[in-house]
Amino acid sequence: MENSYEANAKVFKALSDSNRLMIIEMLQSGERCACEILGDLNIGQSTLSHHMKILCESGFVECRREGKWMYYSLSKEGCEAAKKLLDKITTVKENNQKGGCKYGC
Amino acid sequence: MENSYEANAKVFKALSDSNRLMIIEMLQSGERCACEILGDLNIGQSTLSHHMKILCESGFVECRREGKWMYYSLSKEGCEAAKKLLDKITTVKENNQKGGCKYGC
DNA sequence: TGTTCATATTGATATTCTTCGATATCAAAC
DNA sequence: GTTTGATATCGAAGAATATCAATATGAACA
Repeated sequence: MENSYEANAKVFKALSDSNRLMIIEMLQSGERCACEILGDLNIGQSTLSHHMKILCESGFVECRREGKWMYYSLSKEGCEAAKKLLDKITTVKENNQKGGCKYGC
Repeated sequence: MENSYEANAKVFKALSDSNRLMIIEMLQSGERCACEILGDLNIGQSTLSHHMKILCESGFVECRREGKWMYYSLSKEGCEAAKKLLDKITTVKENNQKGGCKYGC
């Protein structure tokens, strides 16, 4: 089974590729169909499909089929969840017992 | 030269490994020395050094040398910057001209 | 100065990821 | 039903990453 660290890592891994960041940026101005995204990026069709799958599975993006076309948009919930996650993992806890290192340093 | 997409991708790439997420979690409760982190993870010393380098270079972690020991802690500024970045790239823009796809779909 | 100990770097290997071309699926239109 | 067009999946190649063992560096201390 996958632990929570791996699951969280997967969320950020979705953002760790420049092509996927470009796709997300395109979606900031609204829903886009796959062919339009493909036209703006310098990648092949199967590569785009792969990236869209990662973005959808990580929750950042939602997809909708309309006939033979696929439309993609940013998921408000998914993006919020990622922000909450980032906030959670980077918050310094206050009751912070400096206890000293058990290895003596 | 590296474009901003690559630079941003690098930030999230730092969070895309479960060992690094575990390290960050340890640092949430305060500064830790390398040997202590090493004792809690199931990785070799050179591997830890590699991960710490990535965490420091991405801005999430600050380091401080004290004699032969290295101490690591979460960087408030670095974490804030990452949160701002995530917020920026996932915000849906309002003046959102749905214009229709130029490819006819 | 030489030894010891903690950490960093190097070089090698296994794994994972990105990308592509080819093919499969799926929906519309004929 | 067959064809056409859009997207998904498959299989392979190359690049990037995680990891380790070995070695180098750097700091304290004898």
